[in-house]
Amino acid sequence: MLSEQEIVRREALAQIKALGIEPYPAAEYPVNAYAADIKENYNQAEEEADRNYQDAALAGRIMMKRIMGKASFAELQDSTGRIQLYIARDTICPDENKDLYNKVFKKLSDIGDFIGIKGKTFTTKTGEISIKVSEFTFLSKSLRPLPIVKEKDGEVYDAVTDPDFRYRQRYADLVINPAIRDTFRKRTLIYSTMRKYLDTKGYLEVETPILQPIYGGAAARPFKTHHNTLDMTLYLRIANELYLKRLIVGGFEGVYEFSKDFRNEGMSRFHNPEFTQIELYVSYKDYYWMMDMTEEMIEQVAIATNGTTKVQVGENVIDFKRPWKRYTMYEAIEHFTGIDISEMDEDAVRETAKKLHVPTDPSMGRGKLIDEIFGEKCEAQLIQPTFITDYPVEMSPLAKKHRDKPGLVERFEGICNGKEFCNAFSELNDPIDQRERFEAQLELGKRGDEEAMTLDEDFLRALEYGMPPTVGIGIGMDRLAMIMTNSNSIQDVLFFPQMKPEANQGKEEDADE
RNA sequence: ACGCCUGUAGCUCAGCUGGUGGUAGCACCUGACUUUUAAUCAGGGGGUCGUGGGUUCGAACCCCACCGGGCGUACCA
Repeated sequence: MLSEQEIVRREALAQIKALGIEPYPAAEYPVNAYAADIKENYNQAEEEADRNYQDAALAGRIMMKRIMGKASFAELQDSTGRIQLYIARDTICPDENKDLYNKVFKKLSDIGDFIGIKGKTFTTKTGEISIKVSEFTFLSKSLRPLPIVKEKDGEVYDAVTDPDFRYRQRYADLVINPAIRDTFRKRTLIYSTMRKYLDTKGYLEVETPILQPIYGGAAARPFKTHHNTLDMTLYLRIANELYLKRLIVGGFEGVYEFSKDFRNEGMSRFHNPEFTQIELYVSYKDYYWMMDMTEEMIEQVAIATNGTTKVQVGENVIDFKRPWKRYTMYEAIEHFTGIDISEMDEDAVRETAKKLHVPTDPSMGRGKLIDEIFGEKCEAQLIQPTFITDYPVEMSPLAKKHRDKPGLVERFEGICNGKEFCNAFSELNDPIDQRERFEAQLELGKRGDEEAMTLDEDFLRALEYGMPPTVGIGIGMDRLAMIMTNSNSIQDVLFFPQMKPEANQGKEEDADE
């Protein structure tokens, strides 16, 4: 069923065609100016001829019409912003035939239509820089009405806030809430800042398989698929760690990849089934070096996206200025609970967890219990960027044992705004130790841990050829983007977040036929 | 997955203790208007009150189930 407004627009389309006007022309429209540039640079002085925009040609959507008889105003929204158009009947229709104004503009053009206009820039008597239109061309007729958002003095009226609408119809959201484009521009700026930083250091951006016969590199449940020709099960990667390490074995000194990873787990405002990490591996370095590098790189990201190291996130101002705080995991737990668990055995840690009202279950080993205590009692309180170091070995089957703290690995996580956003370690490169760790994981799997890692023989073969000492890091790009853009939900930093299927999609499609 | 909140026109929202769905604003249609800017003025159309049951003389409102959405919790990045 078409709404009244949709029927009206289809009728307008038919009338446009009946007037011999092509509503979807093929030819290039020669744009020579943009709304934001004109507003910023317009200068009517004679000697500023290059900045007076007297032959401006713009293209964009009509976003507002104010019809006033023989002259009207409209707002044109292009990729840079909006500018007011002044459309006088006798200017666009110098001859006897006033159809272009009376019919085409006043009746047949709608909010949302793409048009091209040519005209002279001037300032109205109320001081608004506007274009006096001399030519008006349909570029694309819009058949579906956009919700209209109005604004005055910075206050927005009738803003479309329905998240369902915004996420499902992001294309419309971007049109009517153009401020969100900034969020996505910033997201891209985060990528380009990091890419520039890493390229300058000489590291190689690479691509590795998304379809993997054995998923590894993290603890998570995968999406499973099937390749017909090879008749084999393939998994969508949950991480790319093991492939990047193979490239370190192959002799690259530094490799990185912005990688879409896939985890078949719950969704929340911090989780989307597909998400992006950057993983970076550098040989001959250790996790101390990586902490320094991470601070420097993320500080640059903050400055690039916010102009300063200080970023407003919710109610907090987070300062990414180096150096960040560093706690070992034991120190962090002692700091927030007053209890030193570093010397405790598994039973004592379990008792401590119970005393702190941290939920436990019998399958948890000492490492998992410590991780739970940290997650419950410490993580949410770490607002400013902080490195937590030296994790229990049980939790980190790919990390190198600590050079002088038994039972721990050389690992750190970066925490910010109460959430982990990166995870790094001095990589385990002892192939015999690595095999034992994988075997321990297999044991955990037998005990019912669905996220236990599987044993990857090919990866072990690579390690046996020899991998240099290497440090690696994974940074959650979506989480980083949330922080840098002050977004409360991962859905706000993904153009097309995963959604449940639309309830009446089938019906709608039938109606469209 | 569980708990709490929520669903009224294309959008934003009123709707009292259950008594005929709102003269609501924007959008849309008709008309007026050559410097307006949330344009204004006069008129008009538009609804399966998320869906299906139940209670009741009577349900947008109360009850149940289902379907969307939000926020927490859990798993995790």
